[in-house]
Amino acid sequence: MASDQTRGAILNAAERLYADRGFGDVTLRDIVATANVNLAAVNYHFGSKDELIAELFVTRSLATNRERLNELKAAEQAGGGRAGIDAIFRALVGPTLRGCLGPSSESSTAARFMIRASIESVPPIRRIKNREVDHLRKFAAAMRRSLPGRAEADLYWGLHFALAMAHHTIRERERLTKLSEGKCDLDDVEGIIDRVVAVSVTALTGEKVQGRPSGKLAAREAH
Amino acid sequence: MASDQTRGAILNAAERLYADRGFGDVTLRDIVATANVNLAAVNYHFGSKDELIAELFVTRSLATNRERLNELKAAEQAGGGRAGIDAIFRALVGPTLRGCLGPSSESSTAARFMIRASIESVPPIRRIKNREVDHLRKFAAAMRRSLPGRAEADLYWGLHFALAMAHHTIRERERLTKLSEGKCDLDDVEGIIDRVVAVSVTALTGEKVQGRPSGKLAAREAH
DNA sequence: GATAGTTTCATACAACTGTTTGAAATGCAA
DNA sequence: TTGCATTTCAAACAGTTGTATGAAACTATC
Repeated sequence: MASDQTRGAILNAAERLYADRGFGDVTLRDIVATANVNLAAVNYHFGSKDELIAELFVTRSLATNRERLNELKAAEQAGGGRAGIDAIFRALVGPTLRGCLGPSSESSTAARFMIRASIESVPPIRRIKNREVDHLRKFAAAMRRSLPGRAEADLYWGLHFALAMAHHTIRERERLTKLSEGKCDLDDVEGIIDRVVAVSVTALTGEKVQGRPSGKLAAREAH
Repeated sequence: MASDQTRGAILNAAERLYADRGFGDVTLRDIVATANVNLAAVNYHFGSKDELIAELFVTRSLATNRERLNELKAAEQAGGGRAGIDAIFRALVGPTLRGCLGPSSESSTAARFMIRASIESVPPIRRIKNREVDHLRKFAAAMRRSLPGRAEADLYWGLHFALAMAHHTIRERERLTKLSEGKCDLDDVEGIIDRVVAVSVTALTGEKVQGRPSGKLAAREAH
């Protein structure tokens, strides 16, 4: 079908433009000009501008969620049904940080698009994010299994803070680089993941965590 | 001067409308209708819509920054020029959280406006935020004085994570309430501040912190 | 009370927005 | 080839937006 070609061209052009210039100043006319298709094609194939944005975001969002759940399941199977709290946090923040930070974030439009979606906040995306709670509940459940003694509220705060550090790092990447005058290496994604996981675990258990065996933090902590 | 009256009416109406409905769908015509002034008054008194938004944000932002620095100075004086790291974090996140969370956040339009400014991200506000780095440097300097042995990068990451937790809590307040089914009490501002400070300190020093003497966390930790 | 400066007002402007329309082109099955 | 459905296209639509204009109303000074 030739229709899929047009659909795809629109999706590609839209993702690239939104990634580059943000949602605020990209019009349908910009998109169709980049995609070399007719103006009416957007409404024909997607119904409306908002539905186009929603489809872009849902696609990328589902992919990340899948990765997260895969990592979580792998960790739980390795631990015989109960994953370590550090592995749970790692599954939660790893995929997002790997996707939006690091060298790929310059090249991949998908990554840059997700960063935009994280910084700006347009109605169609906000609506989708509000339904994302179910996904987080699975992580809350895993945390409950991992730390059965903990108060529920503590677990939710731990989950919340882990996401806070991950998302804020993505959002404020530039500012942190400027503030620290380059002393914080935003390209060392795995190091950042180690940091976020370590802080999250320490916040919850009060114990210092070793991080992954190969992690830079682990090496540093061990002197 | 009657001009100040008009100016003030515009500022009030704009702040309220932006707080209630967000920046996305509030037009100048909405503002002047609420303020009972003429459409041209906005451009006459402020130059443009963006400058109106900027003035609103700068006013509130400066107020918060003043509070933060006051708390920081008080803490440093009390410690003879060197504040405890917990007091530094408290000065950093306390004013923001107190301003945007808690009972006042329902009533005060100023608080609701700042929450909006934190969630949505319009160009005039983004421009101002980018210049806010100088203010954070003062906190970085205080941290250096408080923990002279620490690596610079660790301090910046600590600062960054503290802000992350504070801002994310403000931004995702609703979602956390829904996710935790009310188990996380978002109205207990001082308890939240204790939590953020405790996690921030632990992340940096690896030691559990007691929080304020009167803090709920402190009481809980002590059994 | 005339004058100069400030502030208000109704109105128009010019541009841009997402969406719709109905006809033309295309693809595909019989 | 005929017929039907899908897809493209140019054009227009209807509405909104922030801003500019020039006259009118006001205020305070001399």
